[in-house]
Amino acid sequence: MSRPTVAGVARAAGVSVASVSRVLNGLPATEEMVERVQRAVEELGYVPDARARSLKVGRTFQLTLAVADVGNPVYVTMMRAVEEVVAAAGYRLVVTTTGPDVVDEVALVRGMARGYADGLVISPLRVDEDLIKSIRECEVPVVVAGNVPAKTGVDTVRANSPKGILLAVEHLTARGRRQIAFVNGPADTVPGTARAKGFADAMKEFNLRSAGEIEAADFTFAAGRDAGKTLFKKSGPNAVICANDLLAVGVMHELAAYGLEVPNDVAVVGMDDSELAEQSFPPLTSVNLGSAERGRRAAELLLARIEDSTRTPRRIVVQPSLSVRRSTP
Amino acid sequence: MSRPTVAGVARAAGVSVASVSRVLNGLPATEEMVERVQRAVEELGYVPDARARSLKVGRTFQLTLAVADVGNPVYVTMMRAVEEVVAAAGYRLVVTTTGPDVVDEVALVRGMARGYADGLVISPLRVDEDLIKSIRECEVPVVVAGNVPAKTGVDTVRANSPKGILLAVEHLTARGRRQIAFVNGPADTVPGTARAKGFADAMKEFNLRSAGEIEAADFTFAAGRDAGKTLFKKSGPNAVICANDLLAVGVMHELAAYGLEVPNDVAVVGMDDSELAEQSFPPLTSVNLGSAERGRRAAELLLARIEDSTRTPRRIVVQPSLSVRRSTP
DNA sequence: TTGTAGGCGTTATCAT
DNA sequence: ATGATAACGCCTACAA
Repeated sequence: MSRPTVAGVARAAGVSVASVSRVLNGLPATEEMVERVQRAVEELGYVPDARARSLKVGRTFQLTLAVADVGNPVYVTMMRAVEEVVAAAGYRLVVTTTGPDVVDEVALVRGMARGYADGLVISPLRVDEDLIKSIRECEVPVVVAGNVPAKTGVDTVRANSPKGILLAVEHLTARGRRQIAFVNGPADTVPGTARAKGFADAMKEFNLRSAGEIEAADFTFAAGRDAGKTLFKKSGPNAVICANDLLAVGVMHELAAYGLEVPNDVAVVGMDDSELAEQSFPPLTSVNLGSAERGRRAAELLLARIEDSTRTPRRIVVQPSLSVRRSTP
Repeated sequence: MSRPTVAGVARAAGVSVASVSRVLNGLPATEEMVERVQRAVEELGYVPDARARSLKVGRTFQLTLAVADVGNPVYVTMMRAVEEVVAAAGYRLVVTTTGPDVVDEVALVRGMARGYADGLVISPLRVDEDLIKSIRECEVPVVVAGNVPAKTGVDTVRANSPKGILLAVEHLTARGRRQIAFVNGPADTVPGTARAKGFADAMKEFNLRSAGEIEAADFTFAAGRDAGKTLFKKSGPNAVICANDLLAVGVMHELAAYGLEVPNDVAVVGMDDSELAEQSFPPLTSVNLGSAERGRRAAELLLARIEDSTRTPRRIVVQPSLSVRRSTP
């Protein structure tokens, strides 16, 4: 009992394959024809083969979102936003994980090049020439939710994290905190470098001296804990800005272990304003870098480019805001 | 500048398409032939079309994992485990979200039926006859990470949540807590019914009277907060078991709002032992329902069935354990 | 309105 | 070892 094909359905219904295809795609046909085909389809349990179909029509109606770490709640926000836009346009969204390394990212873009999906949204942590090259050469449209050089020639939607850090520093100083430390993610990542510079600039703008900077090994909770340990071994800041929410929550745990109270002894600000910021205790003041909007815009750009591959690439920047919660005074 | 195909490569290299295909698939060929083909491939930037390839060979080397809610950290654990097994076997894993409704689940199974992937792991929240039917009729192997009737005839890997709740009750009583309440998810879900029964049985086993039961609207943080509100309006338990970690964290937030301290005033136990349990504050004592192992086993069953579709379906049950943290005394 | 036939890009069979 | 050619399952001119 092999799988039925259009031919099988046609035979069972006593009509031609063309008629079957027409009925299936809602093209005009007689009442009776529709009737017969549908009965046959029902009986055989026929399901069209997506590969063959897309091979013919040139579309899969699938879109892919590639993220570095499914455990990072910022991607949850982004996924939800992308999914919504994409589903409304009649596409199915699939998510794949790349891990933190560029090579995996490159492999993904290369592999996705042909046939798996009609388009791709990637949010790369690290960018190198290889990745840029693979994006340029990709046969299906790619939208980057993040920062790649303009020469890459693709649509991008990125956050303004320096501005976000400025908001955080401003907020902290307004609440009387001036010994501000910064826990960054790896400096060799795109967000890592942007945030390092953003912190330096923001502190200068407010005429403050950094109360310590740590480079965590990853953008993860565990790395945040580690960072917290070294941070409070060497300095005594009364505020910490963290490069994302996971790091911030990790740091808060370490603070508790040191018997320090948030926000009274130390204020903590995260970045991303993910669901975790709301769920953490105390709820985390966090820089909203517009992940939802970035996801939405990225999806829209992708759909637009699928419709018209000749439009000139846009580079959208989403502005941040601050979600003040209980981890700051 | 259209996309190059084998034909284009063949022309550019001055050889036949068959030779190109052979070189690409590592079949025996002359040094020179390999050389010429590879140069042409390089020059044209040729990438094979996955659809056409899989149409011919009958495999996509993609596997799909469908989850109800990407925001639920238990799926993160499961995804990681599945991904690991699947990648080691040379498959690519893609994740799709179904939402909480059966109809979406059914649509997914139906749609996935042909061509998108070589197999499917689903973890359905709600199960009805339609879903069972679509699973039975699915043209590609399906493994259910959860509970469906044996008549469905598929491999399943499920948790033993009643046993898990028993461990929780045992732990709480051992620590002197006997006024135990239960915050469940929706009772019309598979885990919801299992856990409701599990709680009732466990309480009976320990000769305890329930100190309140709430049915949350969802397995989410927000629903946990809502549940917490009504819970402490009507009764004064000194311990709460929650049907998953998100609910537990929501309840803990509400406890704090009421000025109650965890674990001194009220002990809280979650279920799933997800990353959130570790990240929450205080760290959450949680019933480990073996999500990682379930993911691993599910992936293994799927791969095994792809190799041999005739093997008799297995129904694996993973046993729980308790991860004791600071939310219980 | 319906049927016939060609081709989407690939691999596999069969000659050479 | 290499080349021509027939499928894989579907859609869509084009013809009837």
